[in-house]
Amino acid sequence: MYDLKVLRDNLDHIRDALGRRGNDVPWDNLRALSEERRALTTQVEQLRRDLNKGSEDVARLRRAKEPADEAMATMKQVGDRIKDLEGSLRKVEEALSDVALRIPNLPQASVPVGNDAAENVEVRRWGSIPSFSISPKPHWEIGEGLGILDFDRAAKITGARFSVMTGAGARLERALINFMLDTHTTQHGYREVVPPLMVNRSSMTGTGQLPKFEDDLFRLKDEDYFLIPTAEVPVTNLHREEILNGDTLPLRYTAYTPCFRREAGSYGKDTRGLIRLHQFNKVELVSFTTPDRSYDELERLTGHAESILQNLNLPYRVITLCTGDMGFSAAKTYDIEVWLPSQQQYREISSCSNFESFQARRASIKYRSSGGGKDAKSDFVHTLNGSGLAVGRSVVAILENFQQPDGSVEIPPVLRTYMGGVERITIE
RNA sequence: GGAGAGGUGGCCGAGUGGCCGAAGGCAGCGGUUUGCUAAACCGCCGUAGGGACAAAAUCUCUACCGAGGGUUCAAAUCCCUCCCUCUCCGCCA
Repeated sequence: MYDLKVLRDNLDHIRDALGRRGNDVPWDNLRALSEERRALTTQVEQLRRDLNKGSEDVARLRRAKEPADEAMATMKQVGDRIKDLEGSLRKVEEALSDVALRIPNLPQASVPVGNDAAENVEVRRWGSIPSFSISPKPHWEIGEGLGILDFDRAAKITGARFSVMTGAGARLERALINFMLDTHTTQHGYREVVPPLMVNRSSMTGTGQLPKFEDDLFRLKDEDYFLIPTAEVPVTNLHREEILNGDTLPLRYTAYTPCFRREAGSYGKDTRGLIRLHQFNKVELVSFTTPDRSYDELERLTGHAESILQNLNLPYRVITLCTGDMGFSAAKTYDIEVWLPSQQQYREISSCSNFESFQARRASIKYRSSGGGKDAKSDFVHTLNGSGLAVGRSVVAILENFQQPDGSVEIPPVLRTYMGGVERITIE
């Protein structure tokens, strides 16, 4: 979301800077609405001024016991005119904000320009890719072979793109959640949060899912609530419409939540296994910082997510998303991709973004420094978040990377205490 | 779900139709006084949108007393709808 005045004064500049990202923004319409709003606002305010003056006159006349009928009749007309214009103004403002809320964020200067994922830029790699004597199996075969994943029953209970985990599989999922949360809270300084899994329309608008991406969300039938697609939504909205004490920044939160996504438009992609589900677990990292420190924070947060993979000894790489592949709200995004032997490629397991003030403006999240009365002006915070990590995909990576010739799977040492001492998942 | 009571500035709290953007207090900021601390005293102290100015400072207008409508010349105040909080009852993990 942009400041409307900034948007109006820099319309061409913003349109050019967005490039392809702004293709479906009706720029001419936006310009017209913006001008119309200003004209109507000026008119209404002048009439209001007249009305306020006139009403005071009426009050004065009545106190003086003088007739006020004429003044009242005149003001009645002014009032009707205002009501009329305000109706038009309301319509214009609604149309304007609907358009403005659909304009994506501006990419930061360091983001590589590109059209799609092919033009993302690799930043670094970590770990060594495992070699296998026989060709590595995909995780669903491993999981079903071990009796810890059951997609048939998931389809029976609900439908496609759901999973059932049982036994050691369920335990592994829980172990990963606990390991991630413990690491982030005790070593990286995040505060743990258990937020609502359903949120209202304002929260979804605050973080940028609405109004543009309603089709991607699950919505309740009887309440205007949505199932969260990521913990980013409730956790960022913790501080919606708040002015934070600048001395307390950065505020860092971590939350484990299930996430719910319609996955509209991804038919046929990753139809098997745990990669793309309507419901999956994720541990999320969220940070609120001052503008001058937000890019340092992005590096730090990405490093926190990476440390989980390092502890699990899973090979990965970090890429910078190009302008064409970035999400709607982000100014800069690093994706962390883990190696999947069965696919012989890196697949996304975390996405870490700096939203700068984009979400903060939508959600009205500000900060004020306590020192000095004169520079105590409030300003929008910068918000960031990243997966630390997607839990289901972590299970995928563990099953595939640590699979053994006999069909068993070795558990990474850091998880063993969380697994009740189990070192290896074998067929039961 | 039923009955009732409420939602006012960073916080507390007064205000039932007109010089109310809103008393008073607390907190905060600046200053005076003071050997220091404390206290006392004085002043400042919300957000947003227009306009004036090249811009900043500043000036000015408008809006905002949970949200949205309505009545009225005029609404924090009256009416309607919705949201939220609290109390009691019911139900429930």
